[in-house]
Amino acid sequence: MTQNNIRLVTWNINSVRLRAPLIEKLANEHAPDIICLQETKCPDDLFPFDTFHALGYEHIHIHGMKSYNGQAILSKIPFEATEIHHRVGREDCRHIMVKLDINGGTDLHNLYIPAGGDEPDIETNDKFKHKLDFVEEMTLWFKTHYKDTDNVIAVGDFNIAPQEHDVWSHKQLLKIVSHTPAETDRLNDMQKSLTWVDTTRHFVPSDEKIYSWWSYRNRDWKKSNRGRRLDHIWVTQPLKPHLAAHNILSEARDWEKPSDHVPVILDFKF
DNA sequence: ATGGTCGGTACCCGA
Repeated sequence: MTQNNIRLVTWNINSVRLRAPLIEKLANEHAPDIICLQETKCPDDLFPFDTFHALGYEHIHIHGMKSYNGQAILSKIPFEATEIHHRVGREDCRHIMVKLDINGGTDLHNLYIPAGGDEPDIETNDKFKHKLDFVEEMTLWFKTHYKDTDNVIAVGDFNIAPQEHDVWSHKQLLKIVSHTPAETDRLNDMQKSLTWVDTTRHFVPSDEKIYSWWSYRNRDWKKSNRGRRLDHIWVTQPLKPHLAAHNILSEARDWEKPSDHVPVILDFKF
């Protein structure tokens, strides 16, 4: 199957069952072809397949668990194959992949990198070590499984805001988990693993602030605007000429019972 | 400098 235009979305949904109506709203208003979700917090046998089948997402690949993490890829485009990956020795539902018949064959990876806890210290905080180990393993894994000439997409909640203007205050967040040099250095190394294109920054200049997440712990997220860009869509070089448009749907932060993350949308033209 | 709010689940954990 050859597609002319493909609209891809990544969204940390923070409970797929609670927010199925918001995914329906996204589908109705923006008509994405593929939706990659993180933090579904839903065991596979309780996943609301019917809701998404009814919206035209006939092809669904999931890997969920009780209470934590969990991933889904909802698609109008069939999968050639699906995979579930276990990273850094854990089976905690943070990495799935589908193969698509796009541009001669494209692998789409959905990632949920660990948040890393509060203390940016691997000696005292196992969650932070887990996060750094996860990124290092992904870097090596991409290097060893692909060539720069392969069509690969990596999306998800990376839980790292790599650039100065990916956070509301670079200076104030340098010691805050998500923006520490230990994390951003490693994410930059991961970006070099396949000469990945950070597609948001392909469309938005590096000196312009842009976010995809605003904490629940702010009285007024829009007024304080203390956001971070934690959600990413990366593509390898062969897909770069096909990048057509980009949108971070910040309005979704004001939808009824919102996630703290908003959808990141990328359009391809083939 | 501190505490602030969510969701899932089970009276707390992770974000």
